[in-house]
Amino acid sequence: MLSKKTKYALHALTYLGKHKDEGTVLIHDIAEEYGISHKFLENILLELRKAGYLGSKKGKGGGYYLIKEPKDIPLSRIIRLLDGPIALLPCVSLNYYEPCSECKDEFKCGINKVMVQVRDETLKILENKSLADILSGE
Amino acid sequence: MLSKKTKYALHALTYLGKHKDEGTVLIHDIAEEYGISHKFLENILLELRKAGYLGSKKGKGGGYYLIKEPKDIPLSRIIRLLDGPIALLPCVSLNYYEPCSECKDEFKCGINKVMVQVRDETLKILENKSLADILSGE
DNA sequence: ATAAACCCTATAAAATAAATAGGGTTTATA
DNA sequence: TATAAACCCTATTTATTTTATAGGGTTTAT
Repeated sequence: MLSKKTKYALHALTYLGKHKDEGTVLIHDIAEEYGISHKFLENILLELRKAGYLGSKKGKGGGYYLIKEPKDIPLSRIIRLLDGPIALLPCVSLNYYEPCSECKDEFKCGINKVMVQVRDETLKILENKSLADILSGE
Repeated sequence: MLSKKTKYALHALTYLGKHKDEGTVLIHDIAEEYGISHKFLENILLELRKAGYLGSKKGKGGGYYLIKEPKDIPLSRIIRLLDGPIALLPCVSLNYYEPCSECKDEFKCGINKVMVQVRDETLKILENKSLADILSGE
């Protein structure tokens, strides 16, 4: 399951996508719309901005706005950013690899081999779904 | 990511699959093979037995053994048993459904719609990989 | 009888996720 | 130029979940 952080990030991106022609959007408005803690959401938006998905304007009249096209924001990226690995085991993660301590030889491990396949097929799904798909369903 | 519980369950099932013609297998032997705590593994094997994947024999000379064909043990079942939902959000889980508190109308939620698709495609992958696939990779 | 081995429930420890706190900086505007 | 609005940043606390341990109970071959 996704963490609440990632779920809230998706909600925020959706909201920003729906209001992309209205200039900046306040954290406050997003937080209120979904009943999310203002401060918790603030941290999430900060991460999304640092990762290059959002822009922000400081000071009075400021706020956040999308700086990428919804079609260029795949689920896989958002999940990795906020939740970490998509792979089911550390030993098959492309971005967060770690060996499994109980495994003598990764290349002789049947679990490893199957999980590589699962990872590749799962990734295909998550790379092909983007914020644009979410927006077109609203 | 899978919990260690699920990962250990897969190791145990793999071990039992490899030794299926040798009668019962001791918890101790599996725990030693993978460096897993005996007691932690015991709980896992207990769950697998209660769920109908393993049989056990009590008393001296007892142990565990597979009572299903490896091809009839899909990853999806093991993951659901030990880790819970496969869906990425509670609102799209088939077996562990819960509404999202922040969502006014699930049927108008673009995230929900996309996640239903992700769930179905992911499930297809995990239902089509079984212990047999793991064993053939060892 | 005895020791080996699984059975079962409860609890503790560790790790992670979720939320909160509190002040800092920037900027439009009166 | 004072003010208030709004984002910026780091640290800490709280809650939840995961991982591991504890301790005895029951069954069974020898």
